[in-house]
Amino acid sequence: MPELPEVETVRRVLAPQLAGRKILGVDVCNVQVVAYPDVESFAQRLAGQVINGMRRRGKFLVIMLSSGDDVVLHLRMTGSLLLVPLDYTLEKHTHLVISLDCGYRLCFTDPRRFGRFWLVQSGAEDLVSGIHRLGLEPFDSFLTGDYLRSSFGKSRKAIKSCLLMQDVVAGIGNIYSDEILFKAGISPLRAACSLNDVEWRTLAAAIHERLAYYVGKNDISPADYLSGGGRDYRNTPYLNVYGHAGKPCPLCGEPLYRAVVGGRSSVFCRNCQR
DNA sequence: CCTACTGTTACGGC
DNA sequence: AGCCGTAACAGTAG
Repeated sequence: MPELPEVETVRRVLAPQLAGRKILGVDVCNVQVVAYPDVESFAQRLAGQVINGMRRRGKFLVIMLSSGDDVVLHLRMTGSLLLVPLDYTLEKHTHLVISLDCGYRLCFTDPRRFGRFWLVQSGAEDLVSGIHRLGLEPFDSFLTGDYLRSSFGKSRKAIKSCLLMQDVVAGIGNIYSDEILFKAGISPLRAACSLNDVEWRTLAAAIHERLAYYVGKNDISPADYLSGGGRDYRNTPYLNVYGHAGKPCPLCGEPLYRAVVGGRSSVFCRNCQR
């Protein structure tokens, strides 16, 4: 499911519903999803705490607690968060359940069990594998063509692979890197060091524009999110190229081409993207 | 039966 | 050291 637009949508839907709620208890059905600390400490420290709010950093979500603790979580490939009534039968592959004082439970489900939770003191996120190494948020005003050029400009790596580097720009994944490159008219195969200044600026603008666009397209009301079980994001709508190999390019009509770039599937138009 | 998969980390080879 | 490709994680979908 989740790249930045989907993770941001989860945050927007859940944050207002979780704020002010007290955690009654925590059930960890699958110990491997709790990465830090040990499962017993994780559950004990959460019980009784009040949720202040929820924020996002890259593809990570952070549930902020009144004690100053942060629950950091990453949905990875197939994780989702569901807020469901107490009498609701738990989904298959539910690995962690947080019971709240509003009669709802916050459930983490993940068929592939790649998602992870960490419990840390706020400000001690460097304990958490990944979050402390993230680069700029895509909407950061410092994310300019100059920033991209100085980060990637000497690399012979494919630009597609560069966009996936979370320590430079946080939140772009395989789907939206293809969509961004299509918008920018740049081939995913291009070596980063071959881009010129105009292309770096175009790319920075495309990152802003495409992610803002898809955050908007993914937006969903809390009611619709709940009725869909929080799982309605796997087939993100309005994609131009990702998953459309062989279909006509929306701009020129030529068949879209699929290649493997840096081990990841990449779809693009050989005519519109140079 | 076989392949591919939205994320990230670890490891071996060069 | 740094870069690159692959495997691993584990299950589902086509």
